[in-house]
Amino acid sequence: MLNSLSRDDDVSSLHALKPCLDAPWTHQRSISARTGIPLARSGAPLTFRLRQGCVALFRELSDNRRQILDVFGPGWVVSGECVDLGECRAIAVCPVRIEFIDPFQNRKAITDATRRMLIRAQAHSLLLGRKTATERVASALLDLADQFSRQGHGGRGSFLLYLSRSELADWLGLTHETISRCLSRFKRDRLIAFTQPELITIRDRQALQALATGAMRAA
Amino acid sequence: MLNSLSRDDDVSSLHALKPCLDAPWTHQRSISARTGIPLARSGAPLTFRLRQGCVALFRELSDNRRQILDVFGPGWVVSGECVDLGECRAIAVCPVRIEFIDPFQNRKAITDATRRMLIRAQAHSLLLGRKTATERVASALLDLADQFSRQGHGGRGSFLLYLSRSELADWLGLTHETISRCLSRFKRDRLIAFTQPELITIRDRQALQALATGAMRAA
DNA sequence: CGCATTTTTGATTCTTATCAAGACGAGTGG
DNA sequence: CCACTCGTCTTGATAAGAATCAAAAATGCG
Repeated sequence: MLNSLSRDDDVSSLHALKPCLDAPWTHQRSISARTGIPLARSGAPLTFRLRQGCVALFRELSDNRRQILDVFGPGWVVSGECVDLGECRAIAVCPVRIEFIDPFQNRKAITDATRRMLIRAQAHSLLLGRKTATERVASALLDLADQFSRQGHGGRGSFLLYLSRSELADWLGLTHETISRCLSRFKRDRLIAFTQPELITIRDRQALQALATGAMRAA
Repeated sequence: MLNSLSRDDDVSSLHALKPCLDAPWTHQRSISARTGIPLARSGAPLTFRLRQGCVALFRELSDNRRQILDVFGPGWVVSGECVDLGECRAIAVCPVRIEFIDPFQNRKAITDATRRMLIRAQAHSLLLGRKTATERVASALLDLADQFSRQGHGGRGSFLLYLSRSELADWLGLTHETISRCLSRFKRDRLIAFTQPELITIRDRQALQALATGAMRAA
């Protein structure tokens, strides 16, 4: 399970070029869309900071059922220390820039990220266990808008939905058809707008928020 | 941010009796079944170690939908630091003994518990998002058996299912009727046995494991 | 013992998955 | 430039799985 032959990671080659410097970690890597990102090397967990783009963590079942555990935008620290390395993988959802960091010099960043990931995972459990399809999609849109709209894609309230319908489905525990139907309904009801499928504009954040929290139910 | 006026917690009263000792944290509390356990006091997160019994963390939606996020047995460290204090609550599932601990003297225990909770939450997301009812119940039985069977309830392979059918349902994203039907089928198929509803015996761990991992599907 | 709650089981409904087919867009090669 | 292909997205028809509704049976408690 050791190194060598791993052409999918240029850390080692760069390290070889600059042997034993005290900052072998601070360099960036570009990774193309739909490519895996290593969470460990030789069994040791790796940690990276996401500089640009969008990364998804996921697990799979023996057949082709897949669950995306979380979706990260720029700034997140993602570590193999806080996943089940045997079961969990990371993938670039679009072209990304990441920077592997030294886990020993970044303890606090890692524990902070772990805590935030746990709180997000708990909110997501509520979504997966108890929300309807409509509520799930509304929640996801708000989450992604928060993470990705400040990067100025297409103007105020709009954001690039890096995830495909299928990836959204794997995140929300639904099918891509259900995702598509929900988005179409939101568009018809003027809660959102889109002409291209992956550039979404939030038109009624309040209504989406009400849906997302389950407030639109009889109770 | 300390003590006073909180009558729902006898830490303060004991603290008052033994003022300013250097170990105000190391005493145990008993909490009766179906009672809430505070995760914060005056806005500051609390941390406790579970000595005996079973504790559940949960979140709720505006109507009466509830999602149990995780279920803990003896030994777990549960901290308000790693939940959304505004949304998340803890409850004793049976009579429990807990010990509030000093977060500053137990950093490592808390970060370790946080990491373990995150990994469990990720596995649970896979369960909630992608597993069938049967697979979910099989997974839960194995999880609970691991946490609670070593305490010698009823002999080898048996364990006390502290959770009611409804609580199991709220953990697994199902209804109590579905839980009951799954358990009945498992009993009929000799995967488990029970005469009282809450004392379960695992009769075919292998088969349950195969179900739990989704291996029994066509693929 | 009687009462309240939980559990079990059955009948029916509903939401979402599955299956199917067309629309659309991006890229390719003639 | 256009025909062609491939993948994603959309929409519709149908099916399946779990929820809901309902009512016993079992259990626990005062």
